[in-house]
Amino acid sequence: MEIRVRYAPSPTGYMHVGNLRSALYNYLVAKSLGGKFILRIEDTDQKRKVDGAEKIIFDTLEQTGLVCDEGPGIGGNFGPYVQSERKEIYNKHALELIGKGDAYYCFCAKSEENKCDCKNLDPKLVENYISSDKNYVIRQKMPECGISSFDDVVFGHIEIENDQLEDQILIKSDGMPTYNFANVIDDHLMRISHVIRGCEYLSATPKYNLLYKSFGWEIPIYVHLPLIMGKNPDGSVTKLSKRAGAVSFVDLVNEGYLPEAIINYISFLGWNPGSTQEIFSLDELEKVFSIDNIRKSPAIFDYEKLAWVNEHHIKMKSDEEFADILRKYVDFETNLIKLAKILKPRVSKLSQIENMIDFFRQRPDVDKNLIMNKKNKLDEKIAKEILSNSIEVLEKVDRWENSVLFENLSSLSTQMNIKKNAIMWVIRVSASGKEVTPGGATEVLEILGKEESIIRLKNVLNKLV
RNA sequence: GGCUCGUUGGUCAAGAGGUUAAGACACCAGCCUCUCACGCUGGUAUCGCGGGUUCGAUUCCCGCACGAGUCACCA
Repeated sequence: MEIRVRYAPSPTGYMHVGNLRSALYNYLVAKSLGGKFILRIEDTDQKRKVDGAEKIIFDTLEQTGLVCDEGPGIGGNFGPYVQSERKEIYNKHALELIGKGDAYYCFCAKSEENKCDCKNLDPKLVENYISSDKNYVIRQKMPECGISSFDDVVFGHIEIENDQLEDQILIKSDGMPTYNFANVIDDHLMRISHVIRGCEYLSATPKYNLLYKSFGWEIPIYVHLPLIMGKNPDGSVTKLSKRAGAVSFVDLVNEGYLPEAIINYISFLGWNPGSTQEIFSLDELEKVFSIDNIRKSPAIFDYEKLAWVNEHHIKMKSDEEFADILRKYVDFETNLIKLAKILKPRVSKLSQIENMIDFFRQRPDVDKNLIMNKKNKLDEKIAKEILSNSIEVLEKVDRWENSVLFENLSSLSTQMNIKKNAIMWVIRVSASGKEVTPGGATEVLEILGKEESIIRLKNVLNKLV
């Protein structure tokens, strides 16, 4: 059997992590089984359609590396891949179903659907209604009793009583198919072998199977995925929503998570590699992914863990790559490579960068108490001494490099018989105005440059008495 | 409410009828160290409840509780 899977999002304007997870698992199943990954746009709900939404879908797939083999703008032998362009196909099939007696016209208004009895309408009357342009939908006729069952790769054997199934609408009154119908038709016509989607579709699956049966089509392999839940600020757990934090791919990226970290993290939402390895590139995921390791219980989206994963992906970047990312966050003239070196091990979300480095851009107004209030027995007098001696030493430095600066200040510490820590503390805080900085005293000085460093140290010196 | 699914430390999460019940995040302590972080070492803490089956269940079965999904001219 040829493995063909599909990712079928609706263009609603943003990429929820649940959708992205579906896309990822489809992609991984395709890659791990040597199959094709197909993109299909499900835009049958004209009201929900949002301009530019398709672009978001394409962009997200591109940024995450989820490359499609077939789809809109890509091509393939089973197009068109946009459902609104396939309207005739659905109508033809709906008519076929009516002919078989497995579907019927329904003329009820939306409000009276409950007591609707169009199933048993006189065929003549139906013809009359249609020729008189009365509004209608086409409904699927469900069996009234019995049990439908199917096997899901993740959830196992599922049985649902047929009286739970409603005569669902196949074609809406605007002539468009519902998801429930278009989905089945397209999956068959596009030769989809595995239907991989969120488990919110689990209880509707028997309806789809009935459709396959009416047409005499082979039922695909079902892989339903556990839900993704979110932890709300109050500690409760519900379906992941904005209450819990960012939920769309772009939001996550804007918060400072790398696309590859997002992919890595969401791959673990409902799946595990069967080993203790947690950091994976997409390539690696393709190699280890297996449907067998998908679990049934809902997964909870944990931002702390995501940040940890992100931290690792940041560390895996080269200084050059990270410097390149930094460009977006650094709006002043500086040596990005040097900045990258000191920032890389300290950043878990890119959004933290701004606050960490603002003192490089702007000369700080240093609170002199910051310098004193430390365990290194620093009083104002000693601090002043340290500063003036340091300035004297630093002014003589020609090669303004971390190692040279460190050496010079270290020997000053021996000369003055003061702990190195104390000297470094005074210098670092004076130069940055912060207790906590990325990088040590001399690393900070190196980035600031000689001139600026000395100005800053002198400024603080002048405050001391 | 009907139907369907789930429930392992504070959180995520492996796991098997008999285990010292992995690992990770977070937290705490120590080490490292020009601050913080990184890194390293160690630590605290878990099988929802009640019945059964069994020599033995956290693991299998049945109830219950709790959580979730679904019951749209949304997907």
